[in-house]
Formats: sequence, C-alpha cells, structure tokens
Amino acid sequence: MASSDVWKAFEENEITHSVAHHLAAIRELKDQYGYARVSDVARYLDITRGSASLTLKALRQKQFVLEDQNKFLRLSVRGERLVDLVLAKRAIVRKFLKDVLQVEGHQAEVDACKVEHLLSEETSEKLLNFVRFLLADTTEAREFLNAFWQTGDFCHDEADCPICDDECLLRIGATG
Amino acid sequence: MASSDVWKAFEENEITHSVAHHLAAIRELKDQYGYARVSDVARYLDITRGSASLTLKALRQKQFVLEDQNKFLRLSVRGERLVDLVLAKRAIVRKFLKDVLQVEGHQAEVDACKVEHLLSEETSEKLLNFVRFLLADTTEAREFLNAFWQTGDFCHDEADCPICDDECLLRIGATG
DNA sequence: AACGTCTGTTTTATTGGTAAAACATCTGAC
DNA sequence: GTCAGATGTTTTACCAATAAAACAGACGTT
Repeated sequence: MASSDVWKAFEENEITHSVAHHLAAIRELKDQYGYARVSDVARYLDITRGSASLTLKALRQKQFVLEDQNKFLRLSVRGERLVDLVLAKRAIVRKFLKDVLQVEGHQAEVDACKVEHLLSEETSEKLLNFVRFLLADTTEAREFLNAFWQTGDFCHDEADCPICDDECLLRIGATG
Repeated sequence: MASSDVWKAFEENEITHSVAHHLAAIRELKDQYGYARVSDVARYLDITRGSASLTLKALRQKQFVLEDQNKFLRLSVRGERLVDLVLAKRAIVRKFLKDVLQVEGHQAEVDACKVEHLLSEETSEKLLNFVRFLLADTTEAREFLNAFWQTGDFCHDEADCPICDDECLLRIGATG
C-alpha cells in the first residue's frame, strides 16, 4: 500500500518547469541579442519584472546563473549543462511526436514543453536511440513506418486488440 | 518573441499531479477495500490527514468527489471520467517505455507517473495507436523491433546521425 | 535642473500543496 | 460511564511561483 514513493517523485526533480524556462530564456536571449537582463527574461517569458527578479535571484544563489557588474546575466557551467539537457529532451520528444506520431505542430510543441524537465536520462536516451533508428534509412524502419502511416487507426475493438488484455488502454481510444 | 503561450500551458491543465493521485487513490481504495475515507487516502498517499482533508474538500466543491452521510468518499461521473483518462495515459506511456524502449521497470513507472496528467488527448491517442501497431503481430512490426533491439546503441557519431542536422540531439547521447 | 522612461528590487498578497498541532467527534473496550 | 484510539477539520506556517504596487537608481531629453 506504499507506492507513495513513485508519485512523490514528481516533486523531486532537479529543476521546476519555471526554472527550466528562465534558464532557457537566458540562453535564447544571449544567442539572439547578445545579452540577457532581468527585464529581458521577464519580457521573454511574459511575467512581471518582480517575479523574474525573485526567481533569478534564487538561481544566482544556487549558482546556476551569474551576473556581471552591469547586471548582465549569463549561465554558469552548471546552468549551461542543465539547459543543454532540458533542450535536448524537448527536441527528442518534439521530434518523436511530430515526425513519428504525427501529432499536430502546436500540440507537439506544448506536450514536449510540458514534459521536457521531467523525463529521466534513461528514458530520454532510449527514446533518442529509438527515434534515430526509426528515422534512419533502413529497410526495416522504412517498411514499418510506411505500414504504420498507411494503416490509420489501428484497432478500437477490444476483441482484436493485442494489448487490451494487459490493461484497459481502450477507453481513451474509444471515447476520444 | 512571444512563445510564452507554449510554456505557460504547463499551468493550464485540467488537474494537477496531486489531484490526479488523490482521485486515483479513491478509485484504487474502493476497488481494493470497498470504501475510501479521508484517512485512507492520506495513508495511501503518505501525506497527513489535514492535507488530504483540504485537497479533498476542494475536490468536493469542484464536484469531482462526493461524500455520503458516513464520510465515505466516491468519485462523481466527472471524477471517474478524469481518472479513467489519467490512468489510461499512464498505462500507455508505461507500456511504451517498458515494452518498446525497454526502460528499467521502476524508472518507467516514475516517468509514466510524472507525465500522465500532462499529455494531450491527441498525443495519448496517437501513442496508443503507435504502441498497438508496434506490438501487434505483423511482419513489419516484428522485423522492425527485432532489428531495433539487436542493434543496441544506434549512433553516437554526429557524422552518421540521420537527425542531428535538425537539432543537437547528440549531446545527451554523448554525455549520458 | 527637471521630467519621463527604463530598470531592478522589495513588499504585500494569492494559489496550490504540504506539515504540524490543536481540537472535536465518534466508537469500541473495559 | 469512562477512557483510548481513530477520524476529520481547522489553524498556523512554509515553499514556489506568480501579480501588483511602491520605490530607487540610471540615463536621456529638453
């Protein structure tokens, strides 16, 4: 009766969604405009300067973000590493959703963004490997994807479904 | 410069992670023991009774949870619908992680649990369809999976990688 | 020099989720 | 009938993330 460790793991991430995007904003702003200040981050994320100020102060204290004499922000080595991981995860998921599952563009963006900071390294790496194999130009991958995309909806009939005996995966397919 | 609508969508879910698990706890407790009270939910989730009391009061007010004269809790129709969707999403992702990507059991549980309440209907349905097709006993699927599982790590070499020109997906593979 | 604007910070308040402690109520043992 | 234990609620407090408003400093124009 104590599977509580699983669901509580949601809170035990290295960073929150908000922090991931503050860090990514600094990366993006520096790449695009050459600098990033508190106000730039706030404008980029569409939050108030006060809110960005507080969050970024905490990130400076935790040494993810550094500030020079002119209040220009940059990522520390740890900050860069973190944002690399998060952006890589987002890119992998986005790629899978768009190019394999063919989820509509905006929805794929949103779902990838929601999930990016939550996936473990193991899952991310294995998904990356899977997507690479799937999109590589091999006979097996090509024939599989052709067959999959041609088929459309595969089975919404409990009797025919090869995995519905495990768990009821049907409900979502039947009602959606 | 306003991609702020994408990342803010994280907050705009029908339910939070915590709420999903309060509702799933009621489902599980009723299935297993025939009833669910505030204390049972608290014990099941390993949180204090006070905390469960507050969250469940809010869920009663929002009509996801109903209470009879003896303080026994049950899900409303809306509550049942919600928990159906969340559990289906968890099962789909878990299945994909375990049976396709071959992510280690506990990690697959944790990742599926983190993500379950965040995925859109579109993504969930398309993933379900994909997993069904992949695990069905067709020539294409069988040959593809055999090839994939035999290969092990596919490519960690930027020059060979068929998708690294899109975005830098390599970093996570190279450093992980 | 004075005014307006931009910038950053601080303070106050809100929301969601939690713990801890106090309290009230019910129930069963004796 | 009383006492112990379980149960449910409320209050107080904390943390993260936000908004709103007040404030302080820099900078430029006139």
